[in-house]
Amino acid sequence: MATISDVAKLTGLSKATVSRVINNHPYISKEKRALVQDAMKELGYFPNPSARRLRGHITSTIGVIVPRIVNPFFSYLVNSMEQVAYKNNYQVLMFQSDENIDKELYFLNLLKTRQVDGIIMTSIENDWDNIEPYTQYGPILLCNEYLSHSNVPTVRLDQTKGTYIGIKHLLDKGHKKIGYCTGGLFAEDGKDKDRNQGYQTALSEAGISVNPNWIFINKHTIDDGKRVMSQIMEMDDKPTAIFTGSDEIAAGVIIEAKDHGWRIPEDIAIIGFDDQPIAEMLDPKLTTIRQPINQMGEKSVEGLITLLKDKNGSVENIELPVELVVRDST
Amino acid sequence: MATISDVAKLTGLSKATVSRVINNHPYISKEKRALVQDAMKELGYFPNPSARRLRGHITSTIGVIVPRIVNPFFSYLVNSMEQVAYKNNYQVLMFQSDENIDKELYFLNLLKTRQVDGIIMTSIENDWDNIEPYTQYGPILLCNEYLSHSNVPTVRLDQTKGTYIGIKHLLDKGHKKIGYCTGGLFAEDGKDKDRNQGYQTALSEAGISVNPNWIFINKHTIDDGKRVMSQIMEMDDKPTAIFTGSDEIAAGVIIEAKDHGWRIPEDIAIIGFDDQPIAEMLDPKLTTIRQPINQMGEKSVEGLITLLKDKNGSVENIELPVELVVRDST
DNA sequence: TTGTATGCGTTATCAT
DNA sequence: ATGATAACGCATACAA
Repeated sequence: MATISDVAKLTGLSKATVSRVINNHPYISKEKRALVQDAMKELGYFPNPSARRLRGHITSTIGVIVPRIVNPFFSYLVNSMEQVAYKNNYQVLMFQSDENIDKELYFLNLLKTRQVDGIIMTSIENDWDNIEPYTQYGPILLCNEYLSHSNVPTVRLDQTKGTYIGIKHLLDKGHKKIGYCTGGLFAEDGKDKDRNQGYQTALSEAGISVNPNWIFINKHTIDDGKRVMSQIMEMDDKPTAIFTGSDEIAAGVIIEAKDHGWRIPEDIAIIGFDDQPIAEMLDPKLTTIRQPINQMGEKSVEGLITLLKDKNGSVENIELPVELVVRDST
Repeated sequence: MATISDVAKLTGLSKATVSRVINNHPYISKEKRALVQDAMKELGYFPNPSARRLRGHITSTIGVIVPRIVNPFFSYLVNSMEQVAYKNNYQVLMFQSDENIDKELYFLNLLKTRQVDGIIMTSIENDWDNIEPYTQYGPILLCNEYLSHSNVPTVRLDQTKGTYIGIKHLLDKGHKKIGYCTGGLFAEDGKDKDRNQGYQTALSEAGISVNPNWIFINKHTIDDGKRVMSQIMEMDDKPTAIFTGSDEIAAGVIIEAKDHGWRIPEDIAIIGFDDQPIAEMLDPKLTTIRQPINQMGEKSVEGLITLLKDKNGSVENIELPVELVVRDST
């Protein structure tokens, strides 16, 4: 492997000069610069990132933590981040936490050892108190997730409004018995609290009170959706519509409903969240809340790079708008 | 950041001894070992991977190149690789080439500079002649892709058989006019050549000759599928069944067909490839060829680790079986 | 404008 | 069983 010494030897210059060329320092004669560049090409020279990291603090690598890459929401998110990063000459180191606190901590340590310059977290498993100490080693930006009681830079979606307009849409369609799935616990201050609030606000504005039987907690997957629908079918007092937490849950609900001969939206109206590609593939096509995933990825990376470049700068929190996409399931 | 020196200082031992503890060397007294381990914990010490990489050749990082992470086939593949790697104390550095030869080369350079110990390529953009030189820096394993004229270790699926059993299934159902989508060009020795061969063999065994009008090349996405169906609908002599190259293309075909009132499988039978989650979400549920993605990811990582551990060892090529999953679209 | 020398954190070699 | 030291490849402070 060609090193900086090889280039120095070949050109007859010192390692320092070669290094200066690599790093675009001023005060280098044009001839030597050209000389070095030719030599680098000839030798197929490529700077060794490990040495650079060890020496300076430059890595131009961004770490991204996702809970699960097979979740399309996150694979699209990572994809958009990667595109923007690449354009800015940054690399993305993707890591899936598997919703495991140890894996998450393991990855945060890469910040400590400067394998990554900064980290974008799209989910949070550990308590913030355990994560906060890592911010001294580099910026951490929250994307999609957020914490009300901390002041980390955050890029997120207006989840409250997303849910609100979804429920509003169902109300406008005449529904009064509206079920609701959440990925969390329907607690005041827990996961998905914003969405919960949107649900509650919309209902209370319509003068409808929440029926606890129609609240389904901890739902995420297609199978969860199927189970939800099974439960609904066994109820005496059934909801006429259901707001699911994701297109995947909605897919499960639809599949199960159709398997039992229910008509959608006549027997039950269904609304998703995300507007993933499957939303259009389902039959009936899924009414859902579109999240600007690409934009969120872009803003996150741009924000982190800003933080990286201006060590003392700050990035204002960004809240992206969501949108109702009406199709045939409502 | 705590370094090995800090640990040495705190314990009153030398850096060398600390290093030995870290690397599980023999000949260390139990007491000192315990002493060091306590100190490491106390200081929150974590070895610096850059320094290790620079010094030795140990990184325990595997690089994986995928064309596009948003393609579920690849996100599931990467996921299974990551799981196995983590169990073996390896990290996965995922990179998407975007089917761009420069990005691919860029990533291969990480092998040269030892950022990764070895690389698993799930797609190949450059000519092998341009990739081959990198094998001197570390093992490269091909997963899913393969090259007939090279001897890189390869883990792949029996694509020929996959296509063969799919076509055979359609023939058994009485179809004689069977369309076919390929991701490549239907060339003798190009991309997807194995699948093409499976298609041709099955047809010729049934005494049916290939109708070039029913061959659709370069198809990958849902939209491609929609276009394929549009074309079919305009034909005078229409196929009664179509073998698509992926569940996504199949989804596009189904959507377009239903949008125009065609019944499936009565008006046209459709068969996918992959058995992705969407296969079961489509209506009608999709008959498809199941690929053992998880197994492929596992075998790849295990194979690469074997290569990594035994520098001179070799890994035999692995060909995994595929399976026909009959649902309602045929 | 260019060169010399030092250290980043680690591990292998050679002593002890 | 443990310690001192050199070297990995690079970037910077200091000298020239």
